[in-house]
Amino acid sequence: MTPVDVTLGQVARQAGVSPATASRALNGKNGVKPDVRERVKIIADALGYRPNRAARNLAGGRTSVIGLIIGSSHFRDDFYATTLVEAVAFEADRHDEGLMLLTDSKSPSTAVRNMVSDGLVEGVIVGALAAGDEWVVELIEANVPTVLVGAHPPQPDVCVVDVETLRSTADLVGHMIDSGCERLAILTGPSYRQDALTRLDGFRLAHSERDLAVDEDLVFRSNYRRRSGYDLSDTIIESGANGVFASNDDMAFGLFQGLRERHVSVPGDISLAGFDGTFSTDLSAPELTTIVVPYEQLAQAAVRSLVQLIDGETPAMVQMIEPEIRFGETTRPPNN
Amino acid sequence: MTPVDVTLGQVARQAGVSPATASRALNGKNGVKPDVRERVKIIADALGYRPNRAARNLAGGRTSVIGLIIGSSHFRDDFYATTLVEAVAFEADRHDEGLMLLTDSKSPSTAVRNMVSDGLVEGVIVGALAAGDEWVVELIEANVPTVLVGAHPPQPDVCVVDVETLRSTADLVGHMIDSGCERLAILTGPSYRQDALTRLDGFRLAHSERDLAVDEDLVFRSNYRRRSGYDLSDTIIESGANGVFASNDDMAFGLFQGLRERHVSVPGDISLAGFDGTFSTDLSAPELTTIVVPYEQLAQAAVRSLVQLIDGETPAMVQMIEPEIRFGETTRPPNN
DNA sequence: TTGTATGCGTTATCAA
DNA sequence: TTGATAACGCATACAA
Repeated sequence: MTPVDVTLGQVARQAGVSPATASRALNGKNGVKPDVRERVKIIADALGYRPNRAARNLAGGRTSVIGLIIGSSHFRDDFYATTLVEAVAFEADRHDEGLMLLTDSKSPSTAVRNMVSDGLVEGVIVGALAAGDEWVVELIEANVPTVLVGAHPPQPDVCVVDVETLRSTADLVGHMIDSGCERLAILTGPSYRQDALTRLDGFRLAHSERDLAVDEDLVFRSNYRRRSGYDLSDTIIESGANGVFASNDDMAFGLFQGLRERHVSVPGDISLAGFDGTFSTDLSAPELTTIVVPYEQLAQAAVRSLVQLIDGETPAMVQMIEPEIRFGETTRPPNN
Repeated sequence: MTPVDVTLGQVARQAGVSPATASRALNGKNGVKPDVRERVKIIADALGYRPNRAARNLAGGRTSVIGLIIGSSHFRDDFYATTLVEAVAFEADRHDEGLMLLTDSKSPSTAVRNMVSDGLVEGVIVGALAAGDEWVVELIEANVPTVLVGAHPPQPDVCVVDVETLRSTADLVGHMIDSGCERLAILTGPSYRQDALTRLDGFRLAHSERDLAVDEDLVFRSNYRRRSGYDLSDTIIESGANGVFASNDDMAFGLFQGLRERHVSVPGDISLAGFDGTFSTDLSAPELTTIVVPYEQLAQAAVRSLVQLIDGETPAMVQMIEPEIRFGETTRPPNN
């Protein structure tokens, strides 16, 4: 018992037109008398017509299915990844696009073929964290509409949506400096991640803008993991830093815990800021000063651009979304 | 430039057979000479043939796409949900099934129709947290192959995969009792969640098995949120409990933090255990005693059962996966 | 065991 | 502005 199956033909017959006309009417093609179009639409609606995606695809029309690739290894521990998935799912739904979740469990090329040659997925959004270049290159070469979201290694001729990081990081770091952190440390992310590098750049930029030199002894190479923030507590304390910019909230949180256990006051003794806006809702800690990544906007821009690409339009190649700096209780107000 | 597009016809021609035979050979239908089948397979492989899912579906064959519904509201804060998504994605991929992510942002019925009548998705896995009954009923009535994973309200004639909860909870709680927690408290999850109720049942069971009465003053109705665990710290301390079973790790963790800040030793003063196995990897806290939900196995069973349903076979209607109790540093060893 | 023919629901081409 | 008609790639009933 196939559940619901109103076909275009049925709608057309009801409306007293040919399937072709009905198709045109429903798909917004021009060359249909307005009243006819209206009538067809109403009937389609009344009958609960839904185009069969498979048939539509086979006939050369749009599938209305897009793919999302997230490196599977990053799925589990990366709040960024899961939040992005949710946001993209929501946004795709709003656009009436189906969302296929693509994994990279097999070889990247397999992933590419699976979507392209299967003929179901019309374009893909590549989560930053997946950023193995091979994929992207393969995708581009295969002429698959592709949108990169998040910081990827520089790619020519690829549509990319990202959070503005350099300026906002510099602003936040600058704020910390201006509010009395003359000994400001940074916990970096792993150096193979573009976003980590840019956050470090922002840290440096804030200093150079104030004609200050970065104390390299206060640059702690780390890995974005909460544990590492926690483990660095003693080191930070011994370094004599009175402020720390952690390159993500996870590390900031770990460090916060460590400091609290060692009875170091935040922000009394040490100011602390992070990046991501991860722990917005449910946390048994004071609100962290951080840069909030606007996932929803990222997802919106990504889906919109992808749809444009698929439709043959040309969206902006690079879109930088402005994040919001949220001042919490872990930093002091500026002293001016 | 359509990327790759080897059709069945091309494979057939290369192999010197008709498309029909090639189809049969590739799909494992019987009535094909073994050597012919082998030859076709080899050629298909060499050519990199991939069946066009749309065409296949249109012709009445399988789409090899399944859907996954997760209540969107649970996506963000629920580790359970995201982990399940990852596990299902992985498992679907292993079965060479595409995975569509279905949201419930619109009306549930819309979600149902979107998948069914579009003709792309052949069956759905419903994440426990989505458990609005309406969906399930609609799905079943629409005759859509459906597998429920996680604790749903009781449903007749629906394939369900879940974690064995009652026995394992009773075992863990029993262990706590036996190791000296004569005043054992519980933080429950929200009462509208089946899993929360079962965990409470397990708590009671452990008591009744020992002819002990549950001290209702030590049953704290809560909501699974970390914050609530944290906020209940004082209450717990005042209650004089020397052990707490938190119905999930999030609350356990919140409570742990709160207790630590109040300089209450865990497990010295208060033993603490959770449920889920959420914080397995990266945590700046001692390892929590907990019941580890086997997500991979859940996902495996769910996908396998769904595929069976789609193929017209009849999988076990109820599958209970045994979790593992992991003893960490937050409980004392049994005193016998 | 194999090949031929037909149809799935839709869009696109081409006449009308 | 509209309506026939031909694909799209595949699976199946039927004939061979």
